[in-house]
Amino acid sequence: MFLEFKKEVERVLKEALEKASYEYKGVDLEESEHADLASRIAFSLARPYKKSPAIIAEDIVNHLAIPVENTLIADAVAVGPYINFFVNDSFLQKTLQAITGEIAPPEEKREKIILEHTSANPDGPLHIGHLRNAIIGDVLVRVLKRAGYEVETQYYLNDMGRQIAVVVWGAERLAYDETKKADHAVADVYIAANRMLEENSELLDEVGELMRRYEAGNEEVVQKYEAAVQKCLSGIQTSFERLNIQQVVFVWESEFARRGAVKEVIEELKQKGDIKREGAAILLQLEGIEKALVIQRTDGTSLYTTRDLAYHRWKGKNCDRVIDVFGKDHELVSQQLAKALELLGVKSPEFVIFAFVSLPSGSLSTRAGRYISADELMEKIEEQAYTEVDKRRSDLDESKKREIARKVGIGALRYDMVKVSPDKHIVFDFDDALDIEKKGAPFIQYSHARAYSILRAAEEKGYAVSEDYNAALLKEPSEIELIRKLSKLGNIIEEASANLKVHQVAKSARELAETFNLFYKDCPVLTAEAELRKSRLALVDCALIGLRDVLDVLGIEAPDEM
RNA sequence: GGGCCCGUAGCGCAGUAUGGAUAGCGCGUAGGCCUCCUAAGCCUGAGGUCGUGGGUUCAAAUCCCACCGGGCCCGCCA
Repeated sequence: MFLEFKKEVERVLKEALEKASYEYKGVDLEESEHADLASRIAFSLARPYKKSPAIIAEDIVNHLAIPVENTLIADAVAVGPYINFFVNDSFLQKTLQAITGEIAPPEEKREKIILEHTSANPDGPLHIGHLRNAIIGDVLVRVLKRAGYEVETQYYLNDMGRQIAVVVWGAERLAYDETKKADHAVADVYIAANRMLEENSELLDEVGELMRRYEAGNEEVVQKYEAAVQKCLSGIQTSFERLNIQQVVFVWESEFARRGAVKEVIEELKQKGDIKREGAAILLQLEGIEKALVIQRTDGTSLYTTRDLAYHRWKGKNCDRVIDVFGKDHELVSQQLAKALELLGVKSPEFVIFAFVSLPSGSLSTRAGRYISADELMEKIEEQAYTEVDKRRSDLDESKKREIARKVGIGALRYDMVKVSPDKHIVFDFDDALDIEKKGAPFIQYSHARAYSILRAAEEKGYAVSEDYNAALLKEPSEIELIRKLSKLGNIIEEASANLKVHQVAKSARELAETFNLFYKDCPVLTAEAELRKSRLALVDCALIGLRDVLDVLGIEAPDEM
């Protein structure tokens, strides 16, 4: 509803500006603590018209014609240089009526987007760095879908790199520990194999031999590669499910190699690009990037970046927008990718780059075994959540407590990852991550549980939520504030999808919960007089829907009690 | 050395795209609130040279320049 209000304010303001004969560029509207919407336009008119901003603001307000009926605006006043607009009762009423299910049901279909996230190498379990990628990506997918886009989520599976050769080589000497989760068993072998190779460098030839046989299409080797990748992948999928990551399509890198797409890309770049040769190696000089990009090795084999190029060319041809969620370490690669795609005449991706997650002891490395796995973290955080639930709700049975602990634990983890701007480098501290009592997600989930409990109690007393209520009775500041916040949910999705900034959604979710808590404290529902009770019940119902929905955008489950 | 990013209260952050109303929030800290729908809540304090120095502007955390501190990256790894 807020968007409609904003549009009307814009229209009315423009009419007034014309009537008062001001020439203007924009109407300069902002959300404000002093009003529902405020305009700063008087500042920019002050210089050309040689009058003080306050006088201009006053003048504009005098020319304002707020419609008498069928309007969302209650009033507009000049406060110094600012013009403050306020919503009316019908705005509040319409906001509540409009909340029936999901945020801003997308009326028109927008473009198709292929969004890539995580794409971790299948040489071990997801670690906390991948977690940041996966969760930012997943929330972005949810936001874009709500904004009306058709989104396909892809995970690019690097199934032909050197690290898979090392896993295959290692698996021939060391057995997988079948008692372990598959991806962890793969990591054990990978780490042990790397150690053996470090200690005994002549063994490296054997890995090289494996790689040559793979490239040559040796069936036995190809099959071993696939088996290793598949094994690891099954473990990663399990982690995704536990994390509540929405469905992703795994795209196998080797597909593109087999289809000949990589060769096509090299040929095309040779024709269109600024090519340098060093022996059999082929280098591509890209405009504005100092370092040339190697697109073919001296031994004639392809590189990751070239294969990635083939993949991106395919993506670009199969959708309207390509979005990649990449780590900061891939920033240069992403620029090269974009330039090379430009050469190929394919649309370039939009990048969401997030800064690194490191441990107090330094950077993460799967190869060195220096990482904290997503599974370990989920395990511990759910356990921590369980002790918190148990502390408060010893009345609940075991399975219920476990269920709440799972929702709270995973929720806290997801919120933690998404609440910070992707630009910020994170030093992961285990104790801090586990300190979920005061964390964002449980706070929001708790508000939801409180709303639910009011409705549950109301039902027991025979007070049904009905459409038949008088919104005009909701006059308490905390009631109005809650409705205002609810009215902005659609706007929040719209902005987050336009900016590809998911941490703003996390912040808004928290603010909505905060506002609900104030209402909860100030406005008794069940003991209120009958008509007011009906209105408040309707408001609680709307808040419940809003809270659940905004949590869902964050991929966080909403417990009915906690 | 070069490119990109970060620097805001003891700690962790929002605000910077589009400069404007007393710079917000969480944790921690000092204190207060459960005869009343769940206290994982609410309220009141203390705590700030917005890294430093210049510049632009009526107005700078926000824009420009330089510097300091930290991170990531810099041709045949992925």
